Amino acid sequence: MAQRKSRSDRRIDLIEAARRAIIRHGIDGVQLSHVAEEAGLTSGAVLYHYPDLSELLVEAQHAGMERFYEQRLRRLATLTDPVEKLVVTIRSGLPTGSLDPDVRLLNELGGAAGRNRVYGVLLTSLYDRQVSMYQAILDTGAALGVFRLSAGSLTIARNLVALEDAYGYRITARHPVIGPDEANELILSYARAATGNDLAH
Amino acid sequence: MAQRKSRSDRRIDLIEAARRAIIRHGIDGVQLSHVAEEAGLTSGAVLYHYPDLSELLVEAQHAGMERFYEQRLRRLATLTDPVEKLVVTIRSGLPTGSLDPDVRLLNELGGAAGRNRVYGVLLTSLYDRQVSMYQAILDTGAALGVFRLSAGSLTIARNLVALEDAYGYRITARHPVIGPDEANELILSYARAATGNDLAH
DNA sequence: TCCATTTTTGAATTCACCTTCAAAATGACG
DNA sequence: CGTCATTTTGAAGGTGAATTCAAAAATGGA
Repeated sequence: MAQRKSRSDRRIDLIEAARRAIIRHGIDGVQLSHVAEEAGLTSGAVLYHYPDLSELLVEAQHAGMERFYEQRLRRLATLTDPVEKLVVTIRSGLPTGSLDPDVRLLNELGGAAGRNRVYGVLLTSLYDRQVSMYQAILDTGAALGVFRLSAGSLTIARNLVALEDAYGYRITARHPVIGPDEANELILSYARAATGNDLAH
Repeated sequence: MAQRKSRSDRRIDLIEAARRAIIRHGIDGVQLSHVAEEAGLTSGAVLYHYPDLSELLVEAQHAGMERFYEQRLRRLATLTDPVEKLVVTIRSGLPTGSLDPDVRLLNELGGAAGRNRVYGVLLTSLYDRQVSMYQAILDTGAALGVFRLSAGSLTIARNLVALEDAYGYRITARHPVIGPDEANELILSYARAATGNDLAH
């Protein structure tokens, strides 16, 4: 029998297992048995903790999103220079490669968000928070006179997050030319035009 | 019995039915019976024409993509002024609303493209062709002295398509603030900065 | 150590979908 | 109008996954 664990530990395990299963089989293709296999348990054990698979999937998506966002915030908190903040934040929004699990998980939501309200709300809320994050960086830089914004900070922030999202899709779809470095440079090109700063540091 | 049709007519029907079924149930959630229902046939009849459902799904995605792209090209062909071309093309890349079937279909590919090579190739080729489309507009405008590009036309074109993609996701996910008009304005903001033209016509 | 409780298993059942196929319906063509 | 090839149906069979549940195993506490 699989090692027994406390209720909360097991739920965390299952959320992780569900995350991997979603990446492997797609949000509409995951099966109870996939999650069980990833967790090293039987289907019955999964069902004992989550009688409804769809609830587990939502929790897994939610946890993945929060982790992604928190990671970016933590990275950001170590910096003070607005230029450096902007450069580092752009990079941290891109997948490390075509297999990056965090971005692959988020990408699974793209289509489902149009069909499923819960996923739509989750994805929208992540987008808005990332926009706020960029907006704070832009406003700070503008206040310090480092940035001369070509448009409102909200507009620029929305576009920056949008570009990250889109290149995340391109990279996980294995575009033969656009990888993490190329995407980074493309977004920086916009960021330079929008901030009037050459963003070298 | 459902009206009998010629082989090629029926295949076109089935591709349309599959398109609707994908939008309704997701690319990984579609079932033979969903397609049959959309087509007004039984599962057996669908199988008679497409013994392998996944082939039909690929054809449906392919057809949807081609239609989307051809539509944009046709719209573009009616214009000569680079400014107008750019403005109209940006608009034609956005969904008309959160239910826009063409964009919802494309969005279904986002996640699957990371798992399925065929879908990855399809999506990548659409992206590249749209980039070329924009690049031609930008190069023409620059040659005529109407645009003063802030970066290489390839860079700007890639970013424009990326922005369209991303806002397509936001809109179909029913972002409470970002609708077609707002997204259009956001992309125009970038296009103005990138072309040095206020894009009023 | 033993007991009570919680967790997990594994087998049985049910359900839903895919697949196959014989028979029926349809339409083209002589 | 009759024949024939094509298309469609509908039922039967097979497969695999979800669900249920009694029994077994693991754990913590007395």
